[in-house]
Amino acid sequence: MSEIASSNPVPVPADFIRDIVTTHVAEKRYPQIITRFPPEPNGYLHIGHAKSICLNFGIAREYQGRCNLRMDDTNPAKEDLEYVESIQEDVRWLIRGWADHCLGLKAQGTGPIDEVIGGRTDYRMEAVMAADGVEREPFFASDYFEQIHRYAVQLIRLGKAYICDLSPADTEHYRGSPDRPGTDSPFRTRSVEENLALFARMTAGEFPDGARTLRAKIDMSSPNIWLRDPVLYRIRHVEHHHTGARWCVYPLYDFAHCLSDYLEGITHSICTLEFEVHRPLYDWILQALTLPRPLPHQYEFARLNLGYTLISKRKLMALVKEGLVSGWDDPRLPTLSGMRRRGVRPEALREFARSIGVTKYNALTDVAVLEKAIRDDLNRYATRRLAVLRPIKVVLTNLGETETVELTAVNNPEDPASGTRTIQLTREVWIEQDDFMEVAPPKYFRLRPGGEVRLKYACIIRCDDVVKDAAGRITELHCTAQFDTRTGGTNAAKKVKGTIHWVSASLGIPAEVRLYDRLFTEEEPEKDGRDFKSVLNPGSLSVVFGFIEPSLSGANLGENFQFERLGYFCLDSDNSATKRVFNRTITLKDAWAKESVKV
RNA sequence: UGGCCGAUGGUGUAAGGGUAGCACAGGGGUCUUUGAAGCCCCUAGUCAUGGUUCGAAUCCAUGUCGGCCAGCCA
Repeated sequence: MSEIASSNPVPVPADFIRDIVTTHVAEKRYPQIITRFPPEPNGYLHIGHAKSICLNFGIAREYQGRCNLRMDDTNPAKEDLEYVESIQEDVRWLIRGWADHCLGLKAQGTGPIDEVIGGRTDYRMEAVMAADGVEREPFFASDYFEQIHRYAVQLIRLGKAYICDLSPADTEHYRGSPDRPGTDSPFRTRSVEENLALFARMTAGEFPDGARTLRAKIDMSSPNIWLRDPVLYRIRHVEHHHTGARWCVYPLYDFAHCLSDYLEGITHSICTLEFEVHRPLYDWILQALTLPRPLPHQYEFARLNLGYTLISKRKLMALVKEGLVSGWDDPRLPTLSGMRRRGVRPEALREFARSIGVTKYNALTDVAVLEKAIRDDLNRYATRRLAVLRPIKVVLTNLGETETVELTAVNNPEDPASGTRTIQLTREVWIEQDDFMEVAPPKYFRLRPGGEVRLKYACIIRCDDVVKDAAGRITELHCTAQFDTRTGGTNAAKKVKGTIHWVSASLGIPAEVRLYDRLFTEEEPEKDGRDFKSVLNPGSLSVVFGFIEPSLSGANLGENFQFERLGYFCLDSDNSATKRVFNRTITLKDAWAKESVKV
């Protein structure tokens, strides 16, 4: 099956970042291209992260480089082990069969090693690839706390950082505003010795949370706020999920990130646009330390915005915490775990990422692009099966109660190698309620009183009688089967306008099927500052009980099916031996739905 | 009213001085034992105004519009 996917030549993407990397490769600027994907373990990964993962791992694989998976875990108050685990699972899932060989991890439990360069002790974090056969784990920024702390001491010695006693509120006041310069902290001129002593006491836990900070000494009047003596270290008497109680001072993102990149030998540190204004600080820190090895550089691209979708860990967290969805892996969520549960394959997500490109323009991507990628992937890959979601009974009056007709059905017309299976036609079958209309419009190709339609893989039937109950509701349709129109039959070539799917009423298996629609009724849920909770789609989940063909009793978690004429489906994790539960990944395109609304 | 970044069909994205191309969406047709898929065709665009140039989407200037930045979050 994977041969199908790989037999289609995948165009190598080009974008402004890859252009830069291509130039650097041509210049032989680096021995190897090393990128990184550095999520903070404070939530689950979503489709926005998928764009970043595809970019970073994509570059790594295109240039025979490596992409380090790193937990950017410098804020213990918000982070959790649950997230570091889900992140690993999601990343591995997304790059599976594509960039596994580029996944940079480190040997279990290791940290940076000392390295003396030019008489000066520096530090380096080594990656270990899968081929090396050792137990591995992701990188953790928190594994570098010791080294980062030493770099902070160096900065103090250089007179480029100081301990500030300003309260958080005062720090804010002194910072000024975008159009008004800040004011120097009264603690800015402390001696190196005093700063060193104070930093040591901070680190030793002598001061309460928020009492003091370590700040870079840059320029309080800089038009760039992030150069106005940014805070580098803060006091937090909190246990860390990875380092335990070892520290009570934690570096901030700006200080930890550039140094983590440096320690790992990252060549291209790719992040989203909102960090653009941080880049001068990123460069300042690395340059201030006059580090002996090549410095990483930061490049920024626009984060993903998707129609009818909320992409923000914080807001997804709100949906989860408030019980508006069933969990981080609710199939309606754009989380990787949610989409995986829904039946989206990593191939589709990768194709989506490729097709939207990488730019610095803050775009709103049409959700149809995602849907197209999912359908294209599943069309090629998914096994075809028959299922009826909203059943109505058809009695084939010319077939005996115990008679069955054996038929051959194609498993996937897009993939001849997938072969065929045998299905049984019986006297009573289920068809879709939508596939019969008592009073049908002219362009309706399906079953109507006196009309003919083909039962997929079987034969043409004619509707002779519509049977109703006392209340006038249709209970069943009496039809005659034209067996000579079967495949290979004497009248097989007979044409009718419509072909519909069906499931044997006596052999079919009942199943619960969960149908998903977009979570929001508005393309931009938060447009004009509106609360996204006010535009939740009440119909985003509907549950139906239908019948599936017998072979589906052998379905496994992780397999994708096309229920013919309906859409793509997969087993849900709620499935059990006694209760079949399927998710609809996405519908098939429905030309009739468009046609039928035309007057 | 500070700084940084951006602007190409409805939506995205190419073209980086030389014919504005591709995808999605939309429309039409064809095929069809999935009203799917496939195949064919169509619709539709360089934010504005100046300037440089034989020639500008591309370079320059100004303007307009949009995004980001004032966490001891990332």
